[in-house]
Amino acid sequence: MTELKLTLNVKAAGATDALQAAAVRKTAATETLEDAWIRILAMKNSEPDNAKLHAVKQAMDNGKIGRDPASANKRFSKAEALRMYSVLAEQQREGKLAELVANTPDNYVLVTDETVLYELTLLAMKEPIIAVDTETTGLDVYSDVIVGVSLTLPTIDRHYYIPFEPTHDARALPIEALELLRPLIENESVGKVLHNAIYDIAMFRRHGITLKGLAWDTMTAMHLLNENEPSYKLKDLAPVYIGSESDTFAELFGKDAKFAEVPLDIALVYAAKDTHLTWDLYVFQSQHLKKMPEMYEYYCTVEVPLLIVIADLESNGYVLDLDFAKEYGEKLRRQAEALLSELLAVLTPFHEGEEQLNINSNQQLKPALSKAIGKELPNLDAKKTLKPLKSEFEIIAKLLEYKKITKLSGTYIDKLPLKQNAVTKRWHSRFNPMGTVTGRFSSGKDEEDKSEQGFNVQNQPKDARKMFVAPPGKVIIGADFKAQEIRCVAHLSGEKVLIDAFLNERDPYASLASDFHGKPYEEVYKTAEGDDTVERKEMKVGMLAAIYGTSKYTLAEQLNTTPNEAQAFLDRMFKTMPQLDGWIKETQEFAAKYGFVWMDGKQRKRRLPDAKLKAKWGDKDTWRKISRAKRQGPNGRVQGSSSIQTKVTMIRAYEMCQRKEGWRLWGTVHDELLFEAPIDFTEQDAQDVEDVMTNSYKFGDVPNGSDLEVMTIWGKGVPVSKWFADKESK
DNA sequence: ATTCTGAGCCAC
DNA sequence: AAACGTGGCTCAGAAT
Repeated sequence: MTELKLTLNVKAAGATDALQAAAVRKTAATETLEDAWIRILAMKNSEPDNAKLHAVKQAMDNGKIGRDPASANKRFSKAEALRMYSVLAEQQREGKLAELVANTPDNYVLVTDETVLYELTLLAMKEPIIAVDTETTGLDVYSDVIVGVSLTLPTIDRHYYIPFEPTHDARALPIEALELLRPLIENESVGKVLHNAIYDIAMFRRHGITLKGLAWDTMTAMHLLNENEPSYKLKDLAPVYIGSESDTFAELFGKDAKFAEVPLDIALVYAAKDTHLTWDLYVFQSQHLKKMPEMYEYYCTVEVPLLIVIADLESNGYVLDLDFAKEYGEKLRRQAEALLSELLAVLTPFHEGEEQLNINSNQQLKPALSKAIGKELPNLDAKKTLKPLKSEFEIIAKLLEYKKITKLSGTYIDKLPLKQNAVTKRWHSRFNPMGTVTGRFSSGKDEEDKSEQGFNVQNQPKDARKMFVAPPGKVIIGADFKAQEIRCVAHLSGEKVLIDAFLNERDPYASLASDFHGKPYEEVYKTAEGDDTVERKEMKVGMLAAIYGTSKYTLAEQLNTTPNEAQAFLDRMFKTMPQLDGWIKETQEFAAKYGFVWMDGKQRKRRLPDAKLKAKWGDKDTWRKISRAKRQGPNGRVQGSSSIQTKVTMIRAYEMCQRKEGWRLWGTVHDELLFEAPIDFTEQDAQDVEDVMTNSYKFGDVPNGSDLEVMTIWGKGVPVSKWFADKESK
């Protein structure tokens, strides 16, 4: 498969120019079908389009499908080929469905009788571990409902599908019969294996059933086994890892089909196969993961229980102050309008073209602005290009202000209010624990349904956070890990200078800057006015550069100096931290040798195959890949190990919330956990939060630190000490 | 109308 | 041997 694709791509790349010229010369009458195919396949086609085009070509070659006579006199186009794919897919779909039903395995069982279902649950409860899946009316876990449940009972090798009432078939059981499954789903001692468990947990929750005994999620486990996998859909993984091909729901039933409308004989084969595949994938995955005992242990004790925590966090959701959002949004709109008319007044004379200048189009703005200031701009990057020109040209200052405002209202203030859930009246985001290659959470989109865009909680700007408020009678408590990544790298590298700073409870940047400049600690920590000193700032930038693998050129820009000076600074900085320096080099050498790096305690891997590449002289492309992989090595270890700390701490925090009345986990933003707590929480409660933050996961001997903030509006907090002091004085 | 991509920018 | 690691969302523009 891969080889075929490569050959075609190579051919396409080399032949493109000649082909384009040929295509222009040729008329519709002279281009043969074969030539048309070469031309179409040489286009920049998306991966799905490419697959469709090849399917059509093959079907045409085999005489299974032909051109519509109505368009036979026109030049054969990609559009026509794709239209033919729809016809082909429809032809094949009917054949496939008939074949599926005819070949229903004997051990796939449709359950349409309550007594049989009851007996099935008794049988299932004898199993130590089963596979579970739900079919639903749609993908919104707050408004859609279950239409069927699949179960795989491995010891007897049977796979069941139980359709419920929304299903358009009289044989489906009444939805009340879902209750018969409760004792099984809620039974802690029957392990459950699912693919994308968060989804099914939420669906069962819709029906008041709490899934217990979660043992494995084949989707998240796959991320741990290979974070570079192109797709984590069950139907994409199965052929690769368990050699079992099957069609996706859309392929079989069409894009907009509803599972409730699928005939039961087909639904059985499709749904029972889901848990069957899930089970087989689980067997494969657990065998492989067990070969790496630390990873296996990490998966079972952190990533699996974390799914329950996330499902609960997501379902809790957020409360937004809509009045504030409306008022603030209008204020921003007025400001943007005023700025826009000023910008247009200046820039329109420099704009070429019939239409009115669109300020939001960089393609139009760049030439107009360049002419207006009499300087050719390379791009419109706010930080690198525009900001340095801000004081020289008023128009640029106004443009920056305009961009900032329209970004804020266009992405956050105006958009978020539209995403309220109609059923719960709250705002629910998604937290994907395997959303990043390092192990951090991603937030916003659904991994299995990327078309449906949610909202990202983790990149809300400070001004947008003001929309998020604590529910009535509650406060939001934010607890961060103080200098999490620096403590992490201190532990991983064993860097004495850093570890000592933390043991002495000193600010690491100030401590480093003090050594570096030979000045007293207090002098470089804070200025008389309480601001950060230049020495501390510089050291902070330098340390982050070390972790991120920043080049001397970028660092020079950040420190407002020359690349040589920046390099000299880094050299001197590393000289004061020899263990850190050595650790970075060792990590890069390890990556180059093995093609991966370990997170803390071998609990997780970051696979960097490019680090093993060898670049010949002048091969810049390969060199760039190697350089990138080299930067990713140390950074991945730090970011990934830090995320392990955050995840372990989240589980302990969740357990703490379970013990406290009215407490829930509200969110997480990488190095920070947020709680929802009763407004009359006690100092002991605050102490418990701090204990959870600092004691749940240790980076060796490096102590953890945490700052707590109390707020009713996200981002507008007071330190917990001040909260209680204010309370006292009232 | 729908889908995709790149530039740009928000967070840590 | 030039460009900072991990994400997600919006907009414009292009392609179909």
